[in-house]
Amino acid sequence: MARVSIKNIAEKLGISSASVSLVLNGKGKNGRISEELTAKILQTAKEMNYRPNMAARSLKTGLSKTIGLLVADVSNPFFAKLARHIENAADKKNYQVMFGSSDESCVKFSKLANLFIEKSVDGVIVAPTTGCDSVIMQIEASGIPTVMVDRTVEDIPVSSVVINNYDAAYRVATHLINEGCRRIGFMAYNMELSNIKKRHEGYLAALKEAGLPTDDHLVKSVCFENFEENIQKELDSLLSYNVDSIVFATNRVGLQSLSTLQKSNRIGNLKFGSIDNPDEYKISGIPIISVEQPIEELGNRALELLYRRINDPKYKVVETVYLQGTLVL
Amino acid sequence: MARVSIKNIAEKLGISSASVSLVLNGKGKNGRISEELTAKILQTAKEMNYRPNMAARSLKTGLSKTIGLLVADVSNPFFAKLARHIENAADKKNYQVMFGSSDESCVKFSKLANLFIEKSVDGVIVAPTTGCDSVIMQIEASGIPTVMVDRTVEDIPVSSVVINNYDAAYRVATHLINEGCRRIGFMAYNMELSNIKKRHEGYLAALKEAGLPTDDHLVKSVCFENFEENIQKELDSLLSYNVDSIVFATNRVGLQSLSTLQKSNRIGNLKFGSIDNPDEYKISGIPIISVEQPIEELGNRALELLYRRINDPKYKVVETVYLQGTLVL
DNA sequence: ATTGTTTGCTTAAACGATTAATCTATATCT
DNA sequence: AGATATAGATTAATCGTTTAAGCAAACAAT
Repeated sequence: MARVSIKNIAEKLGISSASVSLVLNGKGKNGRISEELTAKILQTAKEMNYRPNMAARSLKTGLSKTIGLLVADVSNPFFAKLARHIENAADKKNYQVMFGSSDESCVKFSKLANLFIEKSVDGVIVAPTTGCDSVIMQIEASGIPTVMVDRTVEDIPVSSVVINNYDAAYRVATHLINEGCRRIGFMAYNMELSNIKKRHEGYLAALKEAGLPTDDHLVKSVCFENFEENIQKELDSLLSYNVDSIVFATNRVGLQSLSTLQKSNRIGNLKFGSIDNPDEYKISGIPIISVEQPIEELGNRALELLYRRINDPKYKVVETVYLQGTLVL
Repeated sequence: MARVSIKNIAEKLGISSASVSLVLNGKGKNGRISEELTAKILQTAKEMNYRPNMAARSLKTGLSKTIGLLVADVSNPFFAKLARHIENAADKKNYQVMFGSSDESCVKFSKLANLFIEKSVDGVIVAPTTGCDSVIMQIEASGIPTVMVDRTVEDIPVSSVVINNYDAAYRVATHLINEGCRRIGFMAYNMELSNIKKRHEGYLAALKEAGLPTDDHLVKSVCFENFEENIQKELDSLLSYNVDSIVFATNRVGLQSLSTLQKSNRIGNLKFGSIDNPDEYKISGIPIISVEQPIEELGNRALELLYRRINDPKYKVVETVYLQGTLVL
């Protein structure tokens, strides 16, 4: 059952392995291999069920045809979809994807990044975690192009693809205001993440523009650990401050909050807004004003930027691509 | 920025690369390297920021410390969670995971399988698609241990980890019957998949045991393409046959059906049952009798079986592990 | 003194593929 | 005929690690 190598083919045909390699790589023309031999090699390779050994090729060429995807949690519906779209886009360019979940931990992020480096991925797409700037720079420093997605880190020279988070939150909050809401809560987690920060700013801007007072008590940042309990606590607090509506900064916060509220039957007349619009919302029956993220485009554009850099090492343009979300419901 | 190799370390220290390799692999004791040299090598490696080149190691040892995960669609919440749990379990054993989505297409399945082989993954976990038996055998034939998860193919000698699908469907249907349902619809997709087949059988058994007639018109198999439209069509048909309840064979069928019914306001007094209990259900407000799958255990057990085979090539036991789902609500 | 055993390190081949450089035979040109 | 070009292949080095086998010095046993 041992795998067939180029050498095996060469031996069987009584020729040199160089010829086999050239033909199998379609370089027969430059390498000037006759048509007869080309045909013979091709056929024998098929007969013997030859499959290239990527490890060997990768060692020699430095290319693995693999990219790394480093997100907070692949099981989160947003990242799961993102992963899928990136998979599709990568597949079209003949790349496969390896993934890792950081759980928003910088230590884990760094560990996974290092593994990607060791495995010589040709590029990585990351959703940066707080404090991982230096890790991203390390990846770049070892010669691996990197693109950030969903979130960005402003002070490092690395491209990213994100939605216009400020605008998204602004629109959601404004919409709630137009529907008569006056005390709008904001629930996020980890205010240090660029996307969340922007969403917070957008929310504040909407209030300000409408002449509504901002109140720090209405802005909650839920700790990542003991998520369920903490959501409960922050919701209790928000309700005690008499909010008439809540904007959720992410799907995870939104889903957990809604589920908690529903269990204790406290949905009442509350109105909701959310950034990101997971399928769960559609089925919940609860009307939620949300901004749907163009996840497919996020993935496609990220891969595009990455591909460009991988295949043109001289290309060093750093850009931040902003995509527009769509207001739903 | 070029990566540091073992050779670089050896040169810097004026020693042979063999010593460096031995020490870096913790084989200094057997290889009999002195403590002083060991310390010096370790320190220099750290100083020079050495990172092993997996391609080279993989070429030499035949091990890539990577496993392949081949499911129908990573963005499906069930598979997304499964992927995450497998990632966690793999990480504990120092493996990384590469994934691929077959979209239930045997051709794609085969393509991805071949890529996994070329990349020399140490093992693969697959959710088999109809007709992929031979592909799985090919993977095994190229020396890569394989484990099936979620679904099984009975006539090939490959281990699998699945839930007791028959029992799950039986319990859900029986529960509906106990609640007074008499005309229970069954919606599935692709009746050829082992898990769906079993679920169908369990559903039929429950009806039979309760003395209810079975009616082929109440059993629908939704085509994978144009999913949304087909769901609509089959639902129309089911309702025209006056079902008082529906059992969904998978989360995908369930979610799409519920969303369609809700849009057209036809939930009414219908009762629902489902295999698999995605988060969406919890938030939907619609009561659904579902069987929650022990996804984490599915992942853990699958990885366990795989790990055993990877690390003990002589171990050839083929087993099918059945896990029990839990009835919810 | 001779032989045997450890200890500590090195040599060198191998894994499978790629590719620049080289070689040989034939064809083309003057 | 002699020089040159071209087509069609091969040689051999290389990528970074691993590891069986080898070697030399130090020590121990007879």
